[in-house]
Amino acid sequence: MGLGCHERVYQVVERIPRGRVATYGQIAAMLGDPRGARQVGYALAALGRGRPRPQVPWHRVVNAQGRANLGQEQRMRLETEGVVFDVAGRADLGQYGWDGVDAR
DNA sequence: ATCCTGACTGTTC
DNA sequence: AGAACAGCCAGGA
Repeated sequence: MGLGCHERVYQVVERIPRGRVATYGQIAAMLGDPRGARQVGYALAALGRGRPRPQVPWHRVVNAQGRANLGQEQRMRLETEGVVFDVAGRADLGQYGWDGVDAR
């Protein structure tokens, strides 16, 4: 993953359908780097560090446990799209998890 | 080139 | 179920 790895991450995230979520590790795997989950998070972190990319639905990216650790805004946005969180604050990946295909 | 940091993850207490 | 640990790798200083 050399230069431009951020762009590749953004392109995958942009493909996540509305109302679904994907995990960092899942996205990394799609990019061909099963161990690049952290880099995916790093790439998305760059968004809020001075990289305007309003088109990228960063809120649809959650951790491997279906938890939205980025504050209330992420959770609110997801709930607006129909994603339901359980009492533990986790989304059911089996139901809302994106399998990489636009149509389920 | 080297060191430090971090929107992660799986394993193990 | 929750917390600590250790790999992981790309950027920035």
